[in-house]
Order: sequence, then structure tokens, then C-alpha cells
Amino acid sequence: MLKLSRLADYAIVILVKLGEQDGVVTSPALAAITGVPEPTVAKVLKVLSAHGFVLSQRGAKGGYRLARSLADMSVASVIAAVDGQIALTACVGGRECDTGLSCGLCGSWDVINTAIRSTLEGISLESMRPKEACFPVPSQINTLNTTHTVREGA
Amino acid sequence: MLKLSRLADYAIVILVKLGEQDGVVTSPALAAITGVPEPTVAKVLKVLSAHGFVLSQRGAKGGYRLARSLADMSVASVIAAVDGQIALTACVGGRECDTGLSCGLCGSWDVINTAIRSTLEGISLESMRPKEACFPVPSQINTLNTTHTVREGA
DNA sequence: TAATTAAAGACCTGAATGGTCCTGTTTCGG
DNA sequence: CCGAAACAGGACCATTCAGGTCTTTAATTA
Repeated sequence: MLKLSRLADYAIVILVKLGEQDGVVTSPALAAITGVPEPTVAKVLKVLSAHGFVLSQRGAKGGYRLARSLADMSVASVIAAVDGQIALTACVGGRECDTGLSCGLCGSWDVINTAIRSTLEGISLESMRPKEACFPVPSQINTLNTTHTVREGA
Repeated sequence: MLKLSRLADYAIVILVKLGEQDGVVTSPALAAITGVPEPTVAKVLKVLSAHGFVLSQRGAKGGYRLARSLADMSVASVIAAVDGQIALTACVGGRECDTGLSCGLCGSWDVINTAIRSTLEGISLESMRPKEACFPVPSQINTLNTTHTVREGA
């Protein structure tokens, strides 16, 4: 467990990919680049826009671009924006465990949460950029520039 | 997000509480102590037993006791036992992102996962034991020794 | 032998995430 | 001036999975 939500996963991928483009990029274009379904990309971008990670330009020839550099975005901030506060248990504030009166561990969780949070804050999106392709890239990848991503097998 | 599952939460609480008892303790007794529903306590204990965190004794006068000291149990190991491998995304091994061919971030996730894992491995259950009651304890807490935990308000 | 308790697994339920769609608003181009 | 393109902001549905319950079996003790 401790699995990251898929939306947060998408958000990080989208931001990194967006950072590699120049000019504004439309959500359909980002969908083609990332392989994520277009409505989902649009949804994620809306959230990211609301939290100031990307700047949006409406109307024809509109699209999105990064609001600041990838180096200035931490993994923690993106996750928090998409999924809410990073917390490893319901018993966050030291109050009101849902296990009733007898939990007795209340304060201890904050230690864990703080440790996790600072760990993720220390990782920037810039450091998520791969230096090389991590597995063999098929030739179909070139079709991205022309029309659409070919989603094979589905 | 990044919320810990409730089962893992329970497991940690149960282990800590079990460590404070002496002799074998039955699952109904632990349910009374922790306030967690008895079937759930039994379920968690079974998992913990299978992973060697507790020793079980069947039959009449049976029950559970710690297999080793709380200082020798890390938070990471308990979470991994209850919830499986600690991973922040589906794209763990560097292979086969579910976002298709164009993820391109594959290896980068492992950095995050390793960081999180080592953070949690550095925290022992011993350090989760509270030194004092963290919020005012009502007098009903005394009824624990006699019959059952009084779950108020529910 | 009978009572107690853990072991094991099947099964149901409910919440929440993931994903889609619709309508409105803004901007550019003809 | 009008229409197309693209974001904004919801509502909405569906699927998954975690959480929880129940039943049966096996072991131990009195």
C-alpha cells in the first residue's frame, strides 16, 4: 500500500512532459503525448491550473504552459494539490482517533507524516526527468507529431 | 492522499498495545483494549502471525504475544506485511507503465519509493509508544479492566 | 470428551477513486 | 459580426477495492 493515486501520477507525468514543450500546449495534444485519455488530462490540468502549477490561455489557440520551472515544483506539492494533504493515517492532528479513546498513539503519527512529507518535498520534478529512454522506444512514437497516439492493444 | 490503509493503522496500534501486556492475550481482549471491532482484530492478528510479528497459541487459554520486541519492528515492515510492498506508483520496477509507451519517467519513481521506504524503516514501533496520554482521558477508561470498552456516541 | 480459542477462507457491502460528459465562457480567425 | 476552438466548472456514473462479517475447521486444555 501507500500507493499513490493515479491522478497524482498523471499530474507528475503531465507536468514533466509539459515542461519539455515550448509554447502553449492543448490538452488533446498532451493526451497524445502522454497516452492518458483526453478527458482525464483535461481534468488534471484544471486542478493544476487552480493550484498555480500551470497557466492557462483560453479561446482559440489557447492551451497550457508551466507557471514556473520544474525545479521549483516538489513532488510533495503536486501530490498535495491533486490528492489533498499528505497523511499516513486518519489520526493526523493529534485529536480524535477513530479507534476511540484507547488508541493512545496520537502524537506519534505526526512524526511519520512529517518525515514522509519532508522526504517528498526534497524531490523536485526536475529530478524526475529521465536522462535517457528507459526502455526501447518503438518507431510508432514518431506518429505523435502527425495525428494521434496509437494506443495499441486496447 | 498517500493515506495509510486502516488495516495497517490497526496493526501498529495492536502491536504496540500487545507489547504493553504480559502473557498471552486473546483477540477479544485486544479488541476491548484497542476499541477495534473483534473480527477485524482477529483478521489483523492472523496476518501478523503469518508474517512472524506475533506468536499464536491455539486452544483454550490460547492467545497472542509478541514474537520479538517492539524495538525490533519497523513501521515499514508492519505496513509491508499488512498492505504489501510500499510503492508510490504502479510503475515500480521500471517496466510497463500503464500510461503506455510515452511515460518516460520509469526509473525516477524508484528514487521516491526508496526514500520513503528507508524513512519508514528508520522508525520502530518502540518509538511509537506514547510517553503520556495525549488528550484528557475520561474516567470510563477504567471500565476496560472489567467488561468492555464503552464506545460512546456510536 | 467437551469447551475454548486460533486458523483459514469465502463473501458481502460501501466508499472513493477514476473516468466521462455536458454546459458555459473566452478568445481568435474569417 | 459570427463561428470555431479551447479552457472552466460542474455533475454524474461505474468500477474497483478495502473493510468488515460469518462459517467451518483444527488444536489445546480441563
